[in-house]
Amino acid sequence: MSDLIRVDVNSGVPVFRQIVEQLRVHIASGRLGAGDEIPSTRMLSQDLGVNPMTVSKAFVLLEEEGLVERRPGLPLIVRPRRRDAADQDRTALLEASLEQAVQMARQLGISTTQATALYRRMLSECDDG
Amino acid sequence: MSDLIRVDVNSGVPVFRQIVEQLRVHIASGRLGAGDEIPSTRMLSQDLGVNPMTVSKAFVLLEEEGLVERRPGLPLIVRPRRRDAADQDRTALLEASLEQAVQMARQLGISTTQATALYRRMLSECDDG
DNA sequence: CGGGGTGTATTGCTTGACATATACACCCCG
DNA sequence: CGGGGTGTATATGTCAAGCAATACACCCCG
Repeated sequence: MSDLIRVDVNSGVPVFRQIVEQLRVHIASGRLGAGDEIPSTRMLSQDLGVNPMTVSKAFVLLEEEGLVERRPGLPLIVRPRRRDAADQDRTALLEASLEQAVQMARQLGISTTQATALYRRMLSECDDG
Repeated sequence: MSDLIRVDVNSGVPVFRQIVEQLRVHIASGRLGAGDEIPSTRMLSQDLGVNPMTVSKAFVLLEEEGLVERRPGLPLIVRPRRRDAADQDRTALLEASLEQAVQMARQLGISTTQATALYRRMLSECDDG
């Protein structure tokens, strides 16, 4: 339905961690805004074909990060976030994602110019498709 | 010694996979050239503090990729590689490394310009440090 | 207050990937 | 041919992930 989350059981990455990471991105991007309700554990577990407890485990981690609010008996909601903090989150996420690409370019001896050009090209191509 | 490989047992990524990935990069970058002998399983396992079989498993995978040659009773050697193929490998490795950063920028709604600028800055800063 | 919704603690169990320990086959070289 | 090097097949151990079932606490709403 919501198509909010997709998990790959065979990716080697634990499912609960995939859920955490994807929700984290959705919150940072604004697709999930303050006060929005997150689909229930039973809903998600059915959609994804995993155990409800697996989803719950992801929720606990998100709450420890301060991104969502757990209220007994009620669905999880996204916590409000200051504009500047949200911007920092977005940058931090992209930075983390680029970190390994930086080291890779260095180890391969690829110049900053070439690496940057490749990244820009990939971003552009992604627009079309 | 060789400082060719470093593994982090607590990274969550399987050790044998870390070895494969790092050797793959070293071969693509030219740090390991055609005919070069790869440190023995016992050497590497001692350096890294892991089991020889863990190293061996990495070797098998590299052989399946066609990057090294296994010879019974003899050390592994790097297989010769055509120049253009090597160049393709380097680009492919960097592309694979950038792939997730592309999707991340898209999902976060960060523009191509901004994302590219961030990558360039990170690459530059890496030069100093 | 009762029914149906929410999230979760608990327990036990299965599974599979990962790492390990042991033993073996092979090669080179003196 | 024998010792010390190579890689590795086989079996064993181990641990986190996931599944399942149960039970609980809470909330909303009629």
